[in-house]
Amino acid sequence: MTLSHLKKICREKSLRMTAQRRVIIRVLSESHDHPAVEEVYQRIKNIDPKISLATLYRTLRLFQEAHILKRHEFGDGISRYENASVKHHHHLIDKCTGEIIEFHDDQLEALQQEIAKKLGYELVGHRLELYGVPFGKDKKKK
Amino acid sequence: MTLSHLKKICREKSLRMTAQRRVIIRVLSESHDHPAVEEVYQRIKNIDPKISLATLYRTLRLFQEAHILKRHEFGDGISRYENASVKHHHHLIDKCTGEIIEFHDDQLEALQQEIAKKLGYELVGHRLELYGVPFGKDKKKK
DNA sequence: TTATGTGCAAATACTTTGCCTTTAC
DNA sequence: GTAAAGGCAAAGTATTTGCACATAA
Repeated sequence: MTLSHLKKICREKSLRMTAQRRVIIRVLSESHDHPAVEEVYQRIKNIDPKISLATLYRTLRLFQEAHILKRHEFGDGISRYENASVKHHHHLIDKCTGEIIEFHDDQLEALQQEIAKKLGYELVGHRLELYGVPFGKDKKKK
Repeated sequence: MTLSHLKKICREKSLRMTAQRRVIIRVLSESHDHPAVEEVYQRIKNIDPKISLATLYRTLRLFQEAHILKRHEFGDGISRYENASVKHHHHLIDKCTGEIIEFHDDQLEALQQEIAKKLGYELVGHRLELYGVPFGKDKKKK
C-alpha cells in the first residue's frame, strides 16, 4: 500500500491519479493501526482539509476492490481499515482497552482448511477474532 | 429460548410479560435458521400484525443482553439472529448459495484458547466464520 | 478536450429515541 | 394506580448517490 500501488491500480483500471487519492494512500500507508473511517478522515484533513467524506468513502471502496485494503468489523459495529499488503493474520481484541493484537498461527490455518474440507467445501475466505482480557484482570466483558 | 426463558428473565429483571414479547420469543424459538431483523419482523407480523418494528428492535436487544439471543454479521453487513441456547458452534457460509452451515470442532476451540494464552490473554469470546464454495464449483467469491 | 473524479447535499438503510398512550401487575 | 412497555414518527448513524463543477490525461 504505497504510491506505486496506486499508480499500478490507475494504470490497470484506467483511473486517474488525483491529489485526493494520493493523500488518502499516503495516510493509509502511514497508518499501522486499524483506523475507523472517521479516524482516516481526520488524518486526511490534516493534510488537505478540503477532501470530502464522500471521496474518502469512494476511495476506500476502490482500494478494497483492488485488494490493497481490508475492512474489518470488530464487535463494536464500526468499520476499521487495514493495509492488505501485510502478511495474513487475525486479531485479538483486548476487551479492557480496545487494543488490537495481531497474530498468526499456521496450525490454526491448517485446521480451518481441514474443517471446510470435511464439510465438503473449498475455503475461499475466513475471519477469526478473539476477544480477551489480560490475565488476572476482571473477566467481565466490556 | 422458550416461554419459560422469558418468564425467568422477566422475574429476574422485574420486566413485564407482554403479548408482544410472547409472540417474539415464540417466533424466535421456532426459527432454526439465522433470520435478519426484517425476516423476524415478517414472521411476527404473521402472528400479530400490529407489533411495531421499534418493539422488535427493543426486544431483540433485551434478549441479547439476557444472552438468550446472539447477533451475527456475516460478510453482507446485515444483522442476523440466532437462538443462543443451542450448543456453541461456528458458521461456514456458502458463497454460492448463501447457505449457512453450522459446525463445532473441539480441537479448534482448544487451539484458540492456547493462542490467547500465549498472547497473555484469557479468552472471553471469539468469532470464527469460514467462507467456502462446494468442491468442484467456481472458486471465485460471490 | 472530455470523460472521470470531486464536493455538496440529499437519499438510503438500518437502528434508536422522544413522546404520548396503553397495559401488566 | 403507576411505572413499564408499546406505537408512531422523528432523529440518529454510517454509507451511498445524483448532479453540477473541476481536472487529469
